[in-house]
Amino acid sequence: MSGYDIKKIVDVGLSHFWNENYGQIYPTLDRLVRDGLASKKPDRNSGKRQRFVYTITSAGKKSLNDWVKAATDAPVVRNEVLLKFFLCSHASTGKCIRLIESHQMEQRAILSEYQASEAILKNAMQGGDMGEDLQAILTITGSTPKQRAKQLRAFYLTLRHGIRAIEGRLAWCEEALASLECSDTTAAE
Amino acid sequence: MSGYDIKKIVDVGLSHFWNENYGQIYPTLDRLVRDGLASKKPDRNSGKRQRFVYTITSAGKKSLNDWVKAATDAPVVRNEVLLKFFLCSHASTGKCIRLIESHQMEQRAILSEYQASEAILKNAMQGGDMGEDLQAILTITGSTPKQRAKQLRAFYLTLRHGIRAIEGRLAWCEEALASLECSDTTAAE
DNA sequence: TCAGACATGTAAGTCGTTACATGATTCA
DNA sequence: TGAATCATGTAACGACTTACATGTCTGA
Repeated sequence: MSGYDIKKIVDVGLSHFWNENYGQIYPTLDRLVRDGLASKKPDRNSGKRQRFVYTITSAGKKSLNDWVKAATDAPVVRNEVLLKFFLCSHASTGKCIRLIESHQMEQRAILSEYQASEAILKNAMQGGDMGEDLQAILTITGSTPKQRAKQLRAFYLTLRHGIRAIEGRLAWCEEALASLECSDTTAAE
Repeated sequence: MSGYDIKKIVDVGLSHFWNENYGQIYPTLDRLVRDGLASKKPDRNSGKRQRFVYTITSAGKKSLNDWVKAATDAPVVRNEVLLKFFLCSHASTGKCIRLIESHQMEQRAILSEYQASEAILKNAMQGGDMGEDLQAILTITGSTPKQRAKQLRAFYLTLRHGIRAIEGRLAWCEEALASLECSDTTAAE
């Protein structure tokens, strides 16, 4: 596919666990071609602006396979909300509570969005109508019905991961608020 | 406290949600001093190598407070395991299953560690004995018993956040494995 | 005709990690 | 005496973001 296609798929379908920008994508695709892991072909489709379609080579497939099999190094966790919470805790309990409540509201909003996407995906998996965005990215990738079914499940399961993560955060908010509220709340500002 | 102290607290107490390295810490402390948000004082304690103790200024407190109150921008999520999973899904179901099982084992191992820390913290919060590491970092910071209790709770609650996150991931592993195993597993390699 | 999607790319700058360099003290 | 801990810092590199630059086609 093209660099533009990659960006679109990531933005529309994988945004809950990945992101990319053109400043990374195009130089990386160039590098892959230089290293013989992908090939670049011009593809002038129906009078549109010239685009370049990249195809994985057999060396690229091997490399991809090696990467998948290799151990995944532990992600660098940096949770700014928790850092704020930690740095607040020595001071005012009230500040901590407000911090968590605000975080809770944000997480609830994101959960709603994810649940809406989940409903669309569930429907699509049962052969129902899918939204325009989903339709568009499925058109870019898999062609056979079986491949499409696999892709839909992959989108669905990664989304479920995002939902589980948010549910965990919301459960923590409840727990933390309960713990903070049963301590002295007299500390001012 | 000193740059070294900061590193120690982050490594020992906040490693489940934050990390810092000296390459960031020392230049940042310098910048804070230049900006008038902290002051630097030499502190030669008991013949040890010269160390520098940094103290927050009133301008620094204001700045810190502003930062805490400001909206926290959504963290950039990049989950390599999910990316591998997604890129595998179009190919072999077996590969996906192995990927998740390996992830599951790692998460279980981390959960055990966190639960061990949780037990120590719970014990310490009830006035019991705390480990050497915890003792050491509590010595660096809070002095009054009330402040220590607050700090212990902060360590405990942020750890609970980490535990909730891992539990969520493990629940997802179960769910994903169930979904993958009930599909055709005949796909080779 | 004008906004918005399609499409590719570069440049500058920030952020973060790793490795290096240095040197004192303590304890086995 | 030699490893571990205490302690501070720099340099080089790599990853990532943001803003910019350019231009086409489509549909309201």
